[in-house]
Amino acid sequence: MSPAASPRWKRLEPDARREQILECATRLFGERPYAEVSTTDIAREAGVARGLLNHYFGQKRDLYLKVVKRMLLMPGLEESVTMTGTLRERVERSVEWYLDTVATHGKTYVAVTGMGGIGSDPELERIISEADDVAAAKTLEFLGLKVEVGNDARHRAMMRSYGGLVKASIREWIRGGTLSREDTQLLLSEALIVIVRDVFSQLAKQDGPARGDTRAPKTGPKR
Amino acid sequence: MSPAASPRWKRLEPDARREQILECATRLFGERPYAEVSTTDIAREAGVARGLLNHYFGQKRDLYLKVVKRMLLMPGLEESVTMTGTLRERVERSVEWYLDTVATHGKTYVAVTGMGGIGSDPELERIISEADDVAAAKTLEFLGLKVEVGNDARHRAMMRSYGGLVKASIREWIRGGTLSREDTQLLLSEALIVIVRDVFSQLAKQDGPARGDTRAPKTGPKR
DNA sequence: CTTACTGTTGACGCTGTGCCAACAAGCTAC
DNA sequence: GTAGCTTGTTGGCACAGCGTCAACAGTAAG
Repeated sequence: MSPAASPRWKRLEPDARREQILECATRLFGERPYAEVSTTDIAREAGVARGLLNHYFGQKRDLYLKVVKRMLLMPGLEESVTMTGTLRERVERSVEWYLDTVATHGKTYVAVTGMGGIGSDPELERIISEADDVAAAKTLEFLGLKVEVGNDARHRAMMRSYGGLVKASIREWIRGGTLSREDTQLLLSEALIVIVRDVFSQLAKQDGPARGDTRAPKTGPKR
Repeated sequence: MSPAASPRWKRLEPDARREQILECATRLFGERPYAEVSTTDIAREAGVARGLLNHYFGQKRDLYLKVVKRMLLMPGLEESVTMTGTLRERVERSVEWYLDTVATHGKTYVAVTGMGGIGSDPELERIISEADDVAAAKTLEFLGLKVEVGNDARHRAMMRSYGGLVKASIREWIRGGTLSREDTQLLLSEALIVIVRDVFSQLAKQDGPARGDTRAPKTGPKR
């Protein structure tokens, strides 16, 4: 018969294989916590040898970071939302848009943003923080609050903090259903308004006095 | 000389030993992420055989959960804070108190509350969620907002969401120092005020209309 | 068909964890 | 003091998961 009856495995372009593995990994990491997903599981799911994961992604942790990175790349805020009207209107529109995009990602978004999965990993935090930062900057820009460059760093820090409220309330909404979508939207809108309207202005006012000894404590009592 | 020259190890009461191990584990888990802390490390730190950890706490995960539980048991809010004065005064006092207690715990608190450490573990989430719930209920009670029992569930859900803002801003303060303590206090106070004053009232108003089809989406597109 | 390139495999070694039988610290009875 | 007993503690075994790497095989070019 034919000499090469049937190849035991198929040879793919690196990009295609990488993509396929990434897809399987994304699905599994969405279903179970990080530690519960073994590289063997991912390899089996992709119909591939375990060693290939290391070949393409290095460590298991790196693969996970790739998954998170991709998950946090959300469609841009700038398009599809008009930035006209009062502050309240703009705020409500942007919150609404954000909830829409999150709704499409569903539980996977919650699983990734929530307890991350890998633990308090510096690299992972950097990625998430970076994504939060981008979201914060975009929100500020969208709301037309990018003028006072002097306070920009603190403004963004506060917007990242606001991101914590966003994630937590979304978790209440998606997971337990303890908040309806309207509740979530109301909460997020009001909070965002008060931040950009009241907090930012008070920030500018208090900017004069010394801020030297208001730093964070070191690390708490040693024992 | 004395027949029993020097015992190679000391025999402790189970509670004492448990306490000692828990203390060492708490310190280590505060310094490094969960996966980076081996049970061997903890055992060495406590000057104890590794097997003893399993004897007292079962799995490594269980030990970690114990650590988290203890970390989240903070001194009661009720004492040491008087609940008189205007809403703003009460809010500012409670926020201040909370920041004080967190400051003593420092980085360990952040490490534990932040990305948990273990990954999206159901048990861990239950613990954290429970602690958040207690904090939320206490805050509501302290602010004298425990009257409308009809909305109590939603109020608490919103207070848990507020907890997300609290943690995120505290992280900005403790970790990067991107927010000063004053900034954090300002942000948290204003947000809390607007929630209990404005959001809750709007919640009561919208309570009439049907809220049936405002549930969370299922789980997003399958692939 | 032959050859070379490289995507892919499978096995090896290492680390970390859970388990458990043996050991010994220290109290009690004599 | 010493023999005996209780039980806190140890150390080694077995196993699972991960990273590495040399060898293998599909596949396109000559």
